Amino acid sequence: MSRLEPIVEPLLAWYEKNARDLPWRHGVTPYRVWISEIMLQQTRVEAVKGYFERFMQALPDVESLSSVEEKRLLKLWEGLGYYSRARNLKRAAALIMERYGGALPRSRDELLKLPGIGPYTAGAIASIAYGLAEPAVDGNVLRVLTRLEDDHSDIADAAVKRAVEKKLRAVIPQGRAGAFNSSIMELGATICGPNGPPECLCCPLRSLCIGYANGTAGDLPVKAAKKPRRIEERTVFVLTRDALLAVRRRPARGLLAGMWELPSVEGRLDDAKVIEAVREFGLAPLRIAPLGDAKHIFTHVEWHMTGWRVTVEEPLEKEGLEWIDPRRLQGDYPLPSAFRAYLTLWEQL
DNA sequence: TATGCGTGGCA
DNA sequence: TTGCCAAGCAT
Repeated sequence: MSRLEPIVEPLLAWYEKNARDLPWRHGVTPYRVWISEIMLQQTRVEAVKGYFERFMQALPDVESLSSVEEKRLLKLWEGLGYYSRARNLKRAAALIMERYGGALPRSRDELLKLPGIGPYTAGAIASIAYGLAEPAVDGNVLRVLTRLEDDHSDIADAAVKRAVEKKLRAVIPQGRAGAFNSSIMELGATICGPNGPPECLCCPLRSLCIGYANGTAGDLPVKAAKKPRRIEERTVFVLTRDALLAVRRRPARGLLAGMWELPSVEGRLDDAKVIEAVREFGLAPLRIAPLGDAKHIFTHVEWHMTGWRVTVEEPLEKEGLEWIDPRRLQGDYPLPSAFRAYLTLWEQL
């Protein structure tokens, strides 16, 4: 029925020999699989490794995750990006405690009900942790299969992904679902990668690959062009009084939600406007000095920042700012890397 | 269905 | 330097 049947045994044999030694492949438990899969969403393996080990030390089980203070959780996630993943983990952990007695549910459908778990992650947990014959189609799998079949469909089209899930579901080997799903992703992460030409001469599927035969593999998959980022001007303040630095928490929704930040306002302000803006924070500026420009690129927006160091008097009573010893930044405050340029400047002062 | 959501590595 | 993009999900 399916043309994919022939890939199963070669992939399993290749994976057996060539699987990378990754932290989450040791002592496999549903919890470890879950955490690693969330961390790996849109994130490179090399970036995840250190975070995973530290996270497991700090929050070794569903219960500890369900009750962790959000600030501590975000600190553990600091630098990984897509911070809603961390908040969704905690929400899901609380649901798992309430509804499932602290054990992750064992079916794709139940997993899909948990925040942060979509079709890919549900399939990955179901197959890798529980051995269920469920597909787990991510970017690697789409790349491998479009090359294998010389398929020039736009993989941004959801129908393409559904079709791949259907084809795979038909050939997932009973009892080896986890290894099979992992093997396709592993091939896509190593031999059949996204950057530069695939290393087809090492590929266990070469003799089956139409993209290789037709010389098109390196041009696949086809992806629609992304729309350009918008540019946002921001003015960032390094506000100090005595030896203290002002930070504040970002809103609970939107970009960098719930993270801490250096106070900042929209637009590029000159020195007069800087003084005005600082007064609106309820502060009386004593000295101001420009800190230069910095740029930070997000997926969908680009911050062009201008920094100012402003020394102020004792603040009037005003909500919103926290005055902290900057030495505590490192240990206690989850700060996105967008502000790194100005924090580095601070350290040098 | 399209868009918002981070970061760092690499060509 | 710039652009691309990596084991996606929520809305």
